[in-house]
Amino acid sequence: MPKRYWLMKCEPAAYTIDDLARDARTSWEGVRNYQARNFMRDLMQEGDGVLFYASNADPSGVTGLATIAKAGYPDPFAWKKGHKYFDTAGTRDTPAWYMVDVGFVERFPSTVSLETLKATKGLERMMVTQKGSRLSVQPVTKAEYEVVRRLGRGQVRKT
DNA sequence: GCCAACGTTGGC
DNA sequence: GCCAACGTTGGC
Repeated sequence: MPKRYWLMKCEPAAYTIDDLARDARTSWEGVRNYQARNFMRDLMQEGDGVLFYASNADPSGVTGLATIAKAGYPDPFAWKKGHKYFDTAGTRDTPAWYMVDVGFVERFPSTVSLETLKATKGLERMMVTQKGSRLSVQPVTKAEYEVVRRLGRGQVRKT
């Protein structure tokens, strides 16, 4: 399968790019949306590129780069009764929810804000720049990924 | 903290 | 299978 590119959202209160830099690698459990599940279960492959997006942040935006360190596998928290990620859909034998592992690549010197993304040529069709885009795992094109990477490294003037 | 946009649930 | 009610996301 060819290398794909993704945007993955996380609230800073839960996990940040600095946390990922410290841990080098983390598991991405707890996604409970079928569209996002399908991406993780069916399409994400080790080595895929990830834009790490901080949501509900000040400002919200892409804070760095990551990579898929392990392709989709069943999320065991889904069948842990009492756990905040417990869900009645699926069972241990027929898992409903999947997760991936994510590895650290780089932290941007400063956040590429949503405002900047919206104002940057080439990112007009990016899912995260669309109104009401709530999906926490989104596909991005290679071209979009490269534009955001250059923005993050300060290699292009913002807006 | 507000609230619009969205996904899910459940009555019918 | 429709759709209103509800809960959640996430920008602001």
